[in-house]
Amino acid sequence: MNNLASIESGLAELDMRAGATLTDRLFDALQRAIVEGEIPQGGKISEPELARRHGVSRSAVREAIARLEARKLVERKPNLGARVVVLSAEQLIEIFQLREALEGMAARLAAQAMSEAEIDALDALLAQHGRQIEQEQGQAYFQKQGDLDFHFRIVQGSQNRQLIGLLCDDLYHLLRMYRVQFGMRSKRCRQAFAEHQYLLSAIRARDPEMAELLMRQHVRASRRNLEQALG
Amino acid sequence: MNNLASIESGLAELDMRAGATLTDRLFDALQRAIVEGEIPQGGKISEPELARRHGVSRSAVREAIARLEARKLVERKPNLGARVVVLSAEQLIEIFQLREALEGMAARLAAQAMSEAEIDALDALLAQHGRQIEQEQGQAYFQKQGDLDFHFRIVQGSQNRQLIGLLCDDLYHLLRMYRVQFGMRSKRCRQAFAEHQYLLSAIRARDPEMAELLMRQHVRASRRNLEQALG
DNA sequence: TTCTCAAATTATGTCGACACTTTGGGTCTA
DNA sequence: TAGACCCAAAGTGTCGACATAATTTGAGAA
Repeated sequence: MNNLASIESGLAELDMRAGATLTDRLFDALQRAIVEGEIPQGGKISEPELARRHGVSRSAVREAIARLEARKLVERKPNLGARVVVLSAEQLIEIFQLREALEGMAARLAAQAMSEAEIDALDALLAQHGRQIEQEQGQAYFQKQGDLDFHFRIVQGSQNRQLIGLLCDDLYHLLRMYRVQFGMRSKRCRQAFAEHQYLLSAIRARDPEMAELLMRQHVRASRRNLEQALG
Repeated sequence: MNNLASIESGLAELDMRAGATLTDRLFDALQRAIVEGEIPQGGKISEPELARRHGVSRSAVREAIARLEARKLVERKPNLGARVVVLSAEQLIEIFQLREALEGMAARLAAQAMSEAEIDALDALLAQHGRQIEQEQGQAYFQKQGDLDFHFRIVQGSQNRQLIGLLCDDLYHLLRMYRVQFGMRSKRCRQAFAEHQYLLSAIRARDPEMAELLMRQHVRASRRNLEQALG
């Protein structure tokens, strides 16, 4: 048993999944705090403060911060410490250009590689989204969450581990952070829903070319929407 | 001045650029050692050994290893330590699928964003490659190196920082490692050279659509070549 | 000999301490 | 009052040490 870390109160909030090191749990907690906006954009990530708050040493905090940096959630400068990234409008646009390329490829591969069962599940997910939109109940949050879910599954369906890692481990966290911080509610959610359905049709038809085309147009439309909103 | 680290012999090989922390220099040295194949694929990255060899503490080594992990050059498992990644044939194929998507987008953006001067410089680079191929002197190494140079410049020309970071900071190091380790000499270097020229023409003509198409075909051809050689 | 299991050795995870850098505040001067 | 300078406080970079987990060694039994 470790000296005293495990009975410290600060760690109570952290999940205790087996085999996870202290740094792992710290990383999860910090990533959540950043993505959920508890630490604002540009906010300082202070090693001593976090160490105190969580009742651990600076070493563990430093390592967790290093992982956050690897995921582009914080930026670190020598002797100056780490701060939560600030996404400029330009960078957001650039990220959407990345998404267009990557998710386009993911859709192409998914059209070839997804199982019928996965496609059926995706169909069910879309049906649920449709109901939510009709009732206007889930609104922005659930719609955006649902949007990410949909894209998430397509990427998983590509069965390309590089793609999956890049998008699901890194980019999607950044996107979620951005969405929480900006509280952005898209006006084109009905349109987006329709585009999701077209895309699913192409995947069901096992048409990679069309799937990629539709996904790219879908992401591009989101980007244009964003450009207009941001200016 | 630091206690004694700076007069230790182990650090002599490390560059002393200003503002760089010990970890920075260690990271550079380790990355080079891995990419150049001095540490083989699957090789163990031992913290105590490296600390001894470079005359620094384990803390610095650990942080450098964390960065290597972020760049996908090593894999770390809790309580087991870090090992240089082993690229399976499948993963290599997956990486080329990534490249197809990313560099395709890069070419599209470069066709719009590159300056005339950059295009001229690229032209000069290609002319040089052409001479090297004629003389058959540079052979595999220089040809492959030249190939990466060409792609590198296109990516830079996209002026999309996300793309640049992803490809130039991460993926290209992985690729270089793979090439060094496999010592792979492509038989299609003349063909590749021709494809580079087509691509440059499309960029010069400011035709984004065509630039992306040509880049994707170029990368896809490399991938097919690879699949044949490996599969 | 070969297999098994426990002791010893080594490596990793985490901690606290110290040195150097940056920051913030206060003082002195023009 | 504004600005330069210095000093104290806080933060980061690096170190060595200890606790725990993994690995190796070697002794004994089948």
